[in-house]
Amino acid sequence: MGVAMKRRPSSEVTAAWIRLMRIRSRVLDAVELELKKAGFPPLAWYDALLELSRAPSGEMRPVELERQMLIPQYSTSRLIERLVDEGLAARRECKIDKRGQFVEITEAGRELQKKMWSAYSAAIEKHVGSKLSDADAVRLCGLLDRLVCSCDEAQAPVARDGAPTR
Amino acid sequence: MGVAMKRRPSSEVTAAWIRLMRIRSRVLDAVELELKKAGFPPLAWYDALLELSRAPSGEMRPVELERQMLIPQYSTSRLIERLVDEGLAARRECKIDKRGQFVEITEAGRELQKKMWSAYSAAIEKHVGSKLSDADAVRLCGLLDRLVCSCDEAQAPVARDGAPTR
DNA sequence: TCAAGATTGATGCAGCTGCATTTATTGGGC
DNA sequence: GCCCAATAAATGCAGCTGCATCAATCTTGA
Repeated sequence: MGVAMKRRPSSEVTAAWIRLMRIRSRVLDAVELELKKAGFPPLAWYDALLELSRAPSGEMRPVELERQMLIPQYSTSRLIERLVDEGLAARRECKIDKRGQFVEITEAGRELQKKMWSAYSAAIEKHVGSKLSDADAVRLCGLLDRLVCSCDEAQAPVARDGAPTR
Repeated sequence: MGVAMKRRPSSEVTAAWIRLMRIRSRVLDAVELELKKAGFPPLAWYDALLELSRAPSGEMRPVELERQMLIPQYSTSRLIERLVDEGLAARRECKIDKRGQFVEITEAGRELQKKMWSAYSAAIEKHVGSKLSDADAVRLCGLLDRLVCSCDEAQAPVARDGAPTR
């Protein structure tokens, strides 16, 4: 293979890129604004609480959470710190590996997750669902999924009682 | 109309939402990483330089730039400050309105914009163009555009020698 | 067994963002 | 002309992010 990629993107591709950047911002801003107006914490908290609530006994290793959420290690560390400070999660000792720990969601954490999902899902319906038929949503998914093929080995099948964000 | 939206998003819509959030992050991260590895400043700088370079005589009012880029006022103010510090733009007095000013792109700024577009467009082609046919890109645009109808009155027709990001 | 390297999680620092406020100037109504 | 609201831009502060690094512990291999 040569050193440089000389092909330039077509105007169609460039337009798609611009839309992807712009529209995601608009929609996310709109959704986050609604959650904020309702007095809820940032979406990242929701994502973490959702992951924890789905874990077998409501607890996970930080490393595991980090891999699920696809965010950097220090970011996970500080997110957990905030959740613990707010009483939404608690640290548990990890007996099998003394470097590590377990993080367990609290009852308050589970309640917040559910309340947030109520507002969050309403916002998704308002800003996405009401503008796209299910068939179009499927098409959009398909097109977007093609953009990550052969690069990541993502996971996240679907959501039952909540949707992870990032 | 009633107070609350009771409809919940379908699983198709939720899946589309998740993809939109996730995949945009992946693709943007990949593109930004390439620019960073090539030693370029953040994409926001590119966007500003592109806007300035397209303006009639290479100069704009900060307010105008703000409206074009759809970023908050303070953000524009500080972005301009950094561009000026780096010699990529210069402040000009605004005689007709002494509250305001003009910001003019410098020759160095124009050169940087062009060099960045070279790397940037290669990255778009690599991470988007190579994975989507032009027809699919058009379909993706169409689906995304529906998400902002009746809310924003966006602009940005197409790009000739560069693509704005946000 | 023990040293070298890998892994887990925390943290100091610099830079960026949002929010609120401040300063300067303009324009409109009376 | 004068006062007051609106607009243009800057900035202090708090919080968040990324980067680099650290300390503690685990694992591996000679």
